[in-house]
Amino acid sequence: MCFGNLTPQLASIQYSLADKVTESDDFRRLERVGGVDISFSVDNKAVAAAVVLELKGLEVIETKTLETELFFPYIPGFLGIREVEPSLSVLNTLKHDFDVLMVNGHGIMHPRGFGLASHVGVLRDCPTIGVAKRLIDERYINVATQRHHAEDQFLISKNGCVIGAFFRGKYVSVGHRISLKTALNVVERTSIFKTPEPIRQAHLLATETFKNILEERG
DNA sequence: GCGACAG
DNA sequence: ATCTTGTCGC
Repeated sequence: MCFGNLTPQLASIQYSLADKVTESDDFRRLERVGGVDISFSVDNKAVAAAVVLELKGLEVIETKTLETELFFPYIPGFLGIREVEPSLSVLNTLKHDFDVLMVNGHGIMHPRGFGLASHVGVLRDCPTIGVAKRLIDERYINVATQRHHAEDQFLISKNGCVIGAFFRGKYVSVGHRISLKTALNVVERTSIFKTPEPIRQAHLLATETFKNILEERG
C-alpha cells in the first residue's frame, strides 16, 4: 500500500550495495549467457522467465518460467526492489549455469549506481549486464553527452565517470563483475535484432507463458 | 504551469 | 509493462 514511504531507506540500501559492485571481468569462461525478464499485469500477477543460451550460435539450451506476484510498486529508480526477488527465484530453477547474465533494466547507470541488473548480480553474486531502452532520468546525464545523442553509439558519464553507453539503440551498463567493454561485446555478439537475444528470448517466454496462464483460466 | 523518470 | 489494428516492407 504505502511502500512509497520506504524509498529513503531503500535508497540507502542501494547506496550501500552499490559499493559491492565490481567492474572488472570476473569469470573464467564466456560461453553461456543467461537472460531474465518478467511479464506482469495491472494486478501485479506475473511470470518471470529465464533462459540460457550458447554465445556461439545463440542456441537456447534451457528455459524456465515462474508464476509469481510482484509486491512492490513500480517507482522509477526502484525497479530492482520490485523485480529482484522473482528474478533470482526463476534463475535458481535453471539446471544449466551461465557465465554472464543479461538483465532487462539498468546496471550502474542509475541514480544511485544500483539498478535492477546490479541487484541481481550482487545478490546472486554473478556477472550481469544491464540493458535498457530508455534512461531513468536524463538529468543524470552530462550535458556534453546529450549533444552527441544524434550519434548511434557513445559513452555516457556522470560526474566525469563513465557509467554506461548508448549502443545500437539500447542503454548498456555494468550490472556486476564485468567491464563495460566486455558487456558491450556480449551485447553485440548476442544481437540479431534490436534487443539482444538473452533478454528478447526471456521476454517472449515470459509474455507467452503469462498469456497462456491467463486464458487457461478465463 | 510544464519540463523525455528502467519495467 | 500491458491493452490492440492496421500497415509497411523484405
